[in-house]
Order: sequence, then structure tokens, then C-alpha cells
Amino acid sequence: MTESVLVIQNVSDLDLVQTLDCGQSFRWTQIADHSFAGVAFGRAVTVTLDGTNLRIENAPESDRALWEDYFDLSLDYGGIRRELSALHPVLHEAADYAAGIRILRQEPYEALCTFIISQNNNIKRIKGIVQRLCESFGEPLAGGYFTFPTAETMSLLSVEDLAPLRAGFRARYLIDAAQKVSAGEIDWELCRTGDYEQARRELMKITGVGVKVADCTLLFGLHRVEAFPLDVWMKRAMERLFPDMRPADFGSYAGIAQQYIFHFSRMHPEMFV
DNA sequence: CGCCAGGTTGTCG
DNA sequence: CGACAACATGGC
Repeated sequence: MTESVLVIQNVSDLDLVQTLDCGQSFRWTQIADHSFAGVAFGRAVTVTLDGTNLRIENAPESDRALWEDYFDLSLDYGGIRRELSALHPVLHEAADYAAGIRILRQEPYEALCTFIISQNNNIKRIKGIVQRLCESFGEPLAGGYFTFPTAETMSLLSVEDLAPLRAGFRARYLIDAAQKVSAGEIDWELCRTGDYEQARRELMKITGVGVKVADCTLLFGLHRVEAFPLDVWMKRAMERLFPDMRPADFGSYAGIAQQYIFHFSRMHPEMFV
């Protein structure tokens, strides 16, 4: 079998562990120090960072733009980090600590579903449910991987069909999301480019999607980098580390600041005891 | 065994 | 509005 390798050169501000294992995507498995295996856009690949070379195995040259886009390589994270660091000394510290995080440009429906699953749940178990969802209803790929199931496929399922996932009370939310998305009731273009509050309300038409799941979907699925999702970690961090800051104070790249703070906080739980 | 997890919903005051 | 229990499941 022929193995195609795509190499993207001169990549900066990227740490695969920080980016792929920081709770924005639940589809990647670490297989070596700087190497992950996973699926995005229906393509199963292995990604490895050798210095400033990002190697993507099992990817044809024609997918170069797709992977550059997925890892958000056209955005100047160094510049954004300097801008954010000037806002607050603790944000400066968090940004330095998490400097290798990039906001992935995931598929909107996949981001929506995985963050529906994330509610009142832990990352380990979220990954398990997502994996069972793909194995059960996605399309098989080489190497034992599976695509993320489409909204159309999932819209034909019932809550009982999802029982093997052990998603609990979230199962009916997934079905509602699949039905509304497949029926065209969710305007992705509005979510991507419309007024932020309107985009939020668009997603909150789905049962089980509140403010936080909407914010995560907009940030990780539609690259609305002004989104500032507030989960339990972020609420603690805002109280303890940024008592003088409001979410709006973080500006148009608030979502990137949010990821820096989220990762920094999660890696330093002793700060919140 | 009890607490908690990248929350949302429904209900009650 | 704001507070608060219920919701399934399983890791620790």
C-alpha cells in the first residue's frame, strides 16, 4: 500500500499535546511524544511535529490546504499572544505556559455534538462516548478508524439506538441536534458570520444547547474566536485569577485567551484548592 | 461509597 | 430574574 506524507514547513506556535489534548477536540489519540492519530473531515491521519515541520501521514498533497486550515496555520498566534499578554499579568503567564495551543477549525456539526456530550461530563468519558458514536454510526476508514456520523444518518436514529453509547440524558439532545441540522433548521452561515448573540440563539434552538455549548460550538466549529466559553474551570479562574476582568475585556481574540486560561488552570489545579 | 465532570432544563420563590 | 434539584454514567 502506498503511503503518502504531507509536510507543512515553518510551523510555529504549535504544540500537538497542548492543541489536540486540551479539550477542544475529542478525536485524537497520542501515539508518540509528538505524534497523534485521528480523524477529521473524513480523513484518518497521523500527525507528527518534527521541529517546525508538521508531517501528516496518509494525506495526499491535494489536502494541504485542508490541513493548514484545520490547524489554523494562517493566523499569527505569536502576535495575538503578545496582544493578549499586555492585557493582564496572569494572562501573560497563562499565554506563555500554553503558547502551543491553536484553535482547530473543526467541522461545525461534529463540534456541536461533542460539546453536547461534554455537558456535566469529564474529558475521559466524553472521548469514550464520541468514539462509540463514530464506531456505531460513522463510516469505516482504513486502519480501524471511523468518520464522524453525519446529521442525516443520526437524524434517522432514535434515543434507544444511542443506548450503546451510554451517553445518558444527552442522547435525546443528540437526536434533536441531528434532526434540526439535517432538516436545515440551523443556519451555519449565520453562525459563522452573523451577529454573535444571534449566532448563539441560532444554536440554542436545539434542546440541550445552552450558552456554554453554543459558545464552544462557535469557537471550535465555526472559528468565532471572540467566543469565551465559561465552564467550571473558567468560572473558578475568573473568580480567583481575574476578579478585575469581565469576559468582554478580553477583546476580539477572547476565545484564544480562554484556551490559554483553561489549559493553564487545568494544569495547575492546586491554585484552586 | 460519595463526589465530581468543558451544563441544561424545569420548577419554584 | 436567581437559586436549585434532577438528569445518566463512570473515573477517581
